[in-house]
Amino acid sequence: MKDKPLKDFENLGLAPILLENLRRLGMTSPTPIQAHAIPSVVAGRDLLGLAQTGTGKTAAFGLPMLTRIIAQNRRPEARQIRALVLAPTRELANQISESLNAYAEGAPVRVFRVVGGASINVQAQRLQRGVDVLIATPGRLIDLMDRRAIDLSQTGYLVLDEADQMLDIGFIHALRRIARALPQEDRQTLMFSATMPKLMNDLCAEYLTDPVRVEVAPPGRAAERIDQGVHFVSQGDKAALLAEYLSAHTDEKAVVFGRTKHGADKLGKLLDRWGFSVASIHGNKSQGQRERALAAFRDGEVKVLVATDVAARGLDIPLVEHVYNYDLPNVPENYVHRIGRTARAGRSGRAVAFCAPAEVVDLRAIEAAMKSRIPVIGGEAPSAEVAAAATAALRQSRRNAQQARSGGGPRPAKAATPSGQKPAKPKAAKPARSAANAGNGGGEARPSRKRRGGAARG
DNA sequence: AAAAAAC
Repeated sequence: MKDKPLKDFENLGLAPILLENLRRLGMTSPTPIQAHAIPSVVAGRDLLGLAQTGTGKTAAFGLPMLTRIIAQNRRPEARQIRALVLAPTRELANQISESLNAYAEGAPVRVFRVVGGASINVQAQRLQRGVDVLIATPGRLIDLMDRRAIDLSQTGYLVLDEADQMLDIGFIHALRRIARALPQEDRQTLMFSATMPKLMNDLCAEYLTDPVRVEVAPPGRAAERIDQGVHFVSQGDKAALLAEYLSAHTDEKAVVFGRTKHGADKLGKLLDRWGFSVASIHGNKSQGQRERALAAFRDGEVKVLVATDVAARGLDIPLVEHVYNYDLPNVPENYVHRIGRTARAGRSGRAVAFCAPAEVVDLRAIEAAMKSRIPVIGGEAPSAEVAAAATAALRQSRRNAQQARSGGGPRPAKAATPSGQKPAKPKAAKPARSAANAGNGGGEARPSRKRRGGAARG
């Protein structure tokens, strides 16, 4: 079977109504992961799918699962659901829900999605009537379980998308609780992951029974169609450098990744002031803002999307030409996920990483994880001494910030200062705040083309 | 150390 990939969906054992819908959607031939996964899942096997996003994962689990549910033809009772799909972000859950709804149109299957940021009562009411396929983010699902709005005891299918992200602390506890509420015996479990860290083996052993393993591309390797490069630059010169890159391709779409919510927000506002067509998305924005930003970017209304790692995984946005790693990710695997936002559906793309001296250590970790070097396309790598000093300085400043936060609460009365005012410094040598260093206040000018030189060399 | 996911 593996030597002879199937040319169309006809002989994979899918329900006729799904085949009709696939024709209508213009999906003619299965992708490799679909061709290999669908027959096994239709046959009831557990599955471990190792695949990058954009390889057709959603249809690979969705079509055979819907086929089995249609064939069983059993209505769920109140609050019961028959299949559960878990995703790590709300946007990913939305995307999966839209795809499954399209595949299942006209079929006697009810697909529903529950995520945070929307009324829980409306969702609970809908669950009261029973649901066939539920797509959920872990936080909201736990909330619904606590309210006894959902009954997972008859749920025969569990799908974990982006399972490697479910290993994160905070997710893993939720996942364990959810998995305990499902049947342990008569359950088919499907797991998908782009990377295979060691802990994933434990998760597989815990939840999969004699799984079929389908691997469509070496995990952890960046897609070959992505033209990658790294540009060494001082932290302070990053914004101006980004503006130069963006100005060279103003009619093309770009995703810019930052490390923190605050940083991404600030950068989005700065680019907006500089006249770029930009939207930003991160976890501190309301769900409405997140969805509007994504929609505007998807439609091409805005050309630049500034994001945190909330958008690193799985999101399928057509025609993204550029990915900028404005800050390098601190989880090396996320580099591969981030650059995977470009070069989708057979197209090519370009990924530029900005690397400040303090990030050289992150860069090397990424290269080690990918087992390949990223070509240098600009700037000059700082010496080992400069990089080490910058890394140490950054760690120290983060420790200080951490201390300031934890010490910011109620403090002993001793040495109290008027609120909002800093205690006087021992050496009052700091010059008065001048217009030149007054920060990113208001009428900041677009940076000149000529960058300030040599800041990275220390 | 940060982001995500719940109010």
